[in-house]
Amino acid sequence: MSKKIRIKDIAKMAQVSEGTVDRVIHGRGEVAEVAYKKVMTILEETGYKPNLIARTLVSGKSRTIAVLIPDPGQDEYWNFSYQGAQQAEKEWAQFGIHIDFFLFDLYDKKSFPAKADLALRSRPNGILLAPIFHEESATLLKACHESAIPLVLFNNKIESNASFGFIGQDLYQSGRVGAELLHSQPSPADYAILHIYDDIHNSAHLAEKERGFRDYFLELNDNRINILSVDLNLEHEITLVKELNELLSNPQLKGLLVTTSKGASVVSNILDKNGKHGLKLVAYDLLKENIMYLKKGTIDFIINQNSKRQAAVGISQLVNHLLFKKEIISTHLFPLEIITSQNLNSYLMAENI
Amino acid sequence: MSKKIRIKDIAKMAQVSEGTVDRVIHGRGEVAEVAYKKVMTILEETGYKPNLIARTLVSGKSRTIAVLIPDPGQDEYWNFSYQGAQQAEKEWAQFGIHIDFFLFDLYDKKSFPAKADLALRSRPNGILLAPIFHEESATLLKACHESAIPLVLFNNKIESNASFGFIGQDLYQSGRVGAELLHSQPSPADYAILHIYDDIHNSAHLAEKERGFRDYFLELNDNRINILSVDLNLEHEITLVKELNELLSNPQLKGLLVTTSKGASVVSNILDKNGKHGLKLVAYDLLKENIMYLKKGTIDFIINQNSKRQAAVGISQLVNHLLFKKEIISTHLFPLEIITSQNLNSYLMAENI
DNA sequence: TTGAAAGCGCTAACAC
DNA sequence: GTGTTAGCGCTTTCAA
Repeated sequence: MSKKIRIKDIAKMAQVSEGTVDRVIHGRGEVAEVAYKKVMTILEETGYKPNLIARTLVSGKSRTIAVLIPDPGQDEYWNFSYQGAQQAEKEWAQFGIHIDFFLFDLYDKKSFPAKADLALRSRPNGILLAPIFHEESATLLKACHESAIPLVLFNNKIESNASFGFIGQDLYQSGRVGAELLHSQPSPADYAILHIYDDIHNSAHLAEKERGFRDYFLELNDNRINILSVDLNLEHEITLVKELNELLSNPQLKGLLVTTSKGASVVSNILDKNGKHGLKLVAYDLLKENIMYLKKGTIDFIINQNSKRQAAVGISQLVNHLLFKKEIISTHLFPLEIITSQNLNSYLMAENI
Repeated sequence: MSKKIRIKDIAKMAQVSEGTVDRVIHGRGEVAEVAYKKVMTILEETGYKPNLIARTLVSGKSRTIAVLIPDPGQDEYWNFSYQGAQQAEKEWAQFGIHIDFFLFDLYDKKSFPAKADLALRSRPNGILLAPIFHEESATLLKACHESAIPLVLFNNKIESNASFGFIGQDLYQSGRVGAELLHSQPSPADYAILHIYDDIHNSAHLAEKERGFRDYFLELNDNRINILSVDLNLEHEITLVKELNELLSNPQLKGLLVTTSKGASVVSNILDKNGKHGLKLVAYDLLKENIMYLKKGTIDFIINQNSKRQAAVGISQLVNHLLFKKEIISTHLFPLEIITSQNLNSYLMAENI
């Protein structure tokens, strides 16, 4: 077995110095035509692969990644992302990776540009962004593109001609999964999709889920199945409860998909008091309350978006790019994890490894 | 911000040489009490973290991991493990990691010791083992223990006082998940657990699943629920089909868990011809046929053991141990993934990243 | 246009 | 016991 060939070996074979080989490899000119060709040929013949460890060591400055996400203190869901990024930082600290967090206000679009600006000014080697504010994020994307700062988005995608990596889930398909999980009862039946939000910026996000949800049932071609869609605002508690009670008192209602992670607990709370009567409930994400209601049986299934791992994978992608020159995968779709009371623990345990 | 402290810095602070610091860090003795304490204190005070890049570079010999699994050509399931290991090898190749495969005959216990011996003789730096032959594997465990070769088992666990890492799933809980997924219909109802094997060595494996399956229903405390358990041998096709037809003709049968990955297609085939009549079917693993029947709707849920990732994670653990001195996690339980026709694709895509 | 040489941070062999 | 030093493979500077 031939062992790994080094620059030194190439140099010897081409009868030039290591310096010349290096210049050829990096195409930074200053090399005579003949020498260039000779080295090039040998490089290809031998299939030379640089030792990335050595390469990284020599250019061993520490690299910084800026993470732009909502304040984790404001929201349990975003706290997962925060944890994921922190976990990744720990993992990569040994490789000289450092993370700077730029936390913006989830409920205040205007807080974003300032933070984005700060992040840019810190001249990071890479950026991980949760682009929940579309227009505001677009500006940042452009800036990254111009400064050639590698960028990874996660959780939601936004349209842009700038290049970046994306990590998230197929929301349309996610809606279909929700529909499928509910569709256990014989028709006639009503199925509802419920958007309970406390902000409005992710309406596109929710619309995608709804599209999947509707399509699934449409394709069944069963006109005794009826789809309801309800939008409610978490902050208007009185109308919220009233409308929910009305919805839930429909005896035909056999299944309910709550598209926002926070919304499910409100519904569960009511069902818990008034009884479920065979209604199936599907929620999103492993928030504490959702877990509680899943264990209790009020929630039947949870679709897990795993924002913790999304963030961690985002960091890993950036690091692998910065350190090891690996390409950033343009779209990395996460599996649509289905959580039940019986496999819940296996997920909770696996998350902490 | 203080930049990273190096061994050199520590040495200066402790007024000793770099060599001494290194000796302290690696606890390989030959250091005076006073010097040891002094260095130790500074190490802790400064929170020194070695530069793994440099460490990896210097000990840059290639390391070999021996992978002992059944011949991937014999079995689709084991082919996943093979792929997982290969994928991991690619990922770690840059770090000088090499994998040697030692493939044994899945249907011939006696093929194992010879392969195990070969593996040992190759003096690998670590071993990844699928210990499907219990007694035969025990011998290998002992040998590894004596030669201090790091060892990771995956897929099944075996009892031994040798130390090793284990990667797999909680089979008991897996049986419970299967039960839960079937338990959608009102009682009275029969639920069956079906073991269709073509070899006998993993009976303990299957018994665990059955225990979970039974416990789930027992805890419901519903005496109108009846549990059936059937063992069948894939090779006796005539009795197999006869017994299956008998089982499936039971009108009370509402759910069926097939515990072996290969078994489900036989059942699906029959159901496909004769009709399902509301029977729910849960299978294991993303074999081609299982995927087909899942898409068709014959199989309702698949519990995924993800042996591809199990193998990949096993390799990663060994590499992290060899290269970065990370401890091998003694038990790494994988999530019990639930696959349906709607989230199937998201899993298939995620696997190939 | 090229070669020689000095490191990056860490390890291990060797000399004192 | 302890210090010194020669690398690991690659990059980059500097002199030729």
